[in-house]
Amino acid sequence: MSRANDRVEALLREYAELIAISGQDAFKARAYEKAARAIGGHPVDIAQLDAKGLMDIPHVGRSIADKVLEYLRTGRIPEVEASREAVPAGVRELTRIPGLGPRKALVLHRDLGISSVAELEEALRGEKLRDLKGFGERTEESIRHGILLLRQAGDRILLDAATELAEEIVAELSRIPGCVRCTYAGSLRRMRETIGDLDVLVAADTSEPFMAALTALPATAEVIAHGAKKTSVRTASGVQVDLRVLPPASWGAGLQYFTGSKAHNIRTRELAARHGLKLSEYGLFDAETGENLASETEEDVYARLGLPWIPPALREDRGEIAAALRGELPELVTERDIRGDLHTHTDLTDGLASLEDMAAAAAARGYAYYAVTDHAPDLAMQRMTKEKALAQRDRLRALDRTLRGMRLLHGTELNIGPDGGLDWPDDFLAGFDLCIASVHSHFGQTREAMTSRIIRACENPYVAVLGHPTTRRLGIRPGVDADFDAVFAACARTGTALEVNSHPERLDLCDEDILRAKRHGVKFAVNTDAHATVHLPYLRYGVGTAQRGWLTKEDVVNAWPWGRLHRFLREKRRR
DNA sequence: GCCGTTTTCGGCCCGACTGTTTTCAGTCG
Repeated sequence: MSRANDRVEALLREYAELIAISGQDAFKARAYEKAARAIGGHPVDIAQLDAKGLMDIPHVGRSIADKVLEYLRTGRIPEVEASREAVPAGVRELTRIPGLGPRKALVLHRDLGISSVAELEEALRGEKLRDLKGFGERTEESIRHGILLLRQAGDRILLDAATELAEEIVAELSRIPGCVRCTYAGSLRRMRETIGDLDVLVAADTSEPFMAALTALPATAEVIAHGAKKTSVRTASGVQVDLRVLPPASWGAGLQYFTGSKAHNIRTRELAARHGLKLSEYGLFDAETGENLASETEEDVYARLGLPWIPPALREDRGEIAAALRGELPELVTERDIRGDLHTHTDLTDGLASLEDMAAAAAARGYAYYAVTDHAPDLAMQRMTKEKALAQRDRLRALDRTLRGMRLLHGTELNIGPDGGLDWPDDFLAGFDLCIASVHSHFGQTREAMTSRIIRACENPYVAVLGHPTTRRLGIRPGVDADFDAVFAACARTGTALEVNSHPERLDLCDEDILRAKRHGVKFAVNTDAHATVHLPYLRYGVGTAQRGWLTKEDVVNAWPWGRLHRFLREKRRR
């Protein structure tokens, strides 16, 4: 199962929402939110902690510690369950709609009896909302738009949740006697940014124990189909998991087939057909004789088609087969290639861990360098000042002298204002080792204004990286409207790296934007934007996204040795 | 509900934006 910290975080967040929707003290709701975030980001497994240990976590007091202990003992928190009784699940779902918060959801439920998105749509059609106090025609319109956004997110889940679930299932099935091989395939193996359902493969001579195990998993809520070759279940969180059990001799062909994508498989089968071969999940066969020519490993299958093994992240029919035939597949950047993280936060602003703890966690990952980039004053809620930044720099330099093998960099994440202005004047920016600049507000500007705003920030000689360039958040809001070809060209011209933000909710730039940007000759920085030590491993999702954008370590500045990265940073300041 | 202390209750990251209101409430980051 996932970390107890994550499960408790989800429960406390739900409780906070329920408190807010039922119209109780807003500060109480905030207290639960803060505790949820702190527990989710806490580096120690809370299952190991007693009451005192729990209360040492910031924002966790007696009351919440008791609820956590109750959860660890019984798997339940009675208060949360009681609140669920009082608020229909559909009402909570209403707050998923961007622009619709707990107060409006409460009014909708109390005055119109609305308790699902479907009922809300019905009321919208009848123009019933505009008569409610605090609502109007514009509100109706914004809710309609919000529902549209929610629908676009669909039923897909984020990469981190999918990865955790898949790894749990694979670990479980791998323990069963007779398991020759087990892994996940499908869009998760290709590291798509969101996942519709999970495909798990097992190589074994008998399938029944694996099928039975899947249906018996604690996460399984419903069995959709249960057969000898394939079993499908749905988890409590609504994710469909398909399990296929193959004879060990078909492993490679099966893995190739179930990894997809569909478009890639069509290409490979066409290629097979041109050679008088037939490719299926059981193997690559001679079309005439039916002789099995390759099936045990993916390498065998691709080789018999005259191709090198193609990394899953490239299997999207974006020219990878033609490139493979020419022997020009890119040597993709890997997680091991990344020498440092250039975008991270501490508890000086909105991070959860101290400078010392973040640096220690980074050093434990074997990084050669690591930048701390807390927010700057224009994000007013963070209350940053020059004095605080300078004090942090002193602490960081002192800490740096005690570290062996990892260089600490003092950076900042600047806010790109509506006109492209930044938080601090150039002479102060010059004191940082590196500056990231990102858009955090005013998302609704015109395309022209947004484009020139971002470009102006990139033209600042001290801005080394454009952070989460489109500012999208998956399932929450789309990216801003800007002429990104113009932005990418400006980045190439000014020597500004584009971030590939690894947070599973962002993955920004996305694969297709990376491909576009690369054609402009831009460099990239794959960063985590970590706000807690447990976020540093998000890097794998950013690297997966970079791979889907065909990036090599040549393209990624934080895959370079420090000397080269340092020259890159210096070069920009000299332009 | 948590926190800090001015040790026992008052404040809780702050500001912008939007829409509905006519001085404010809700939402967002």
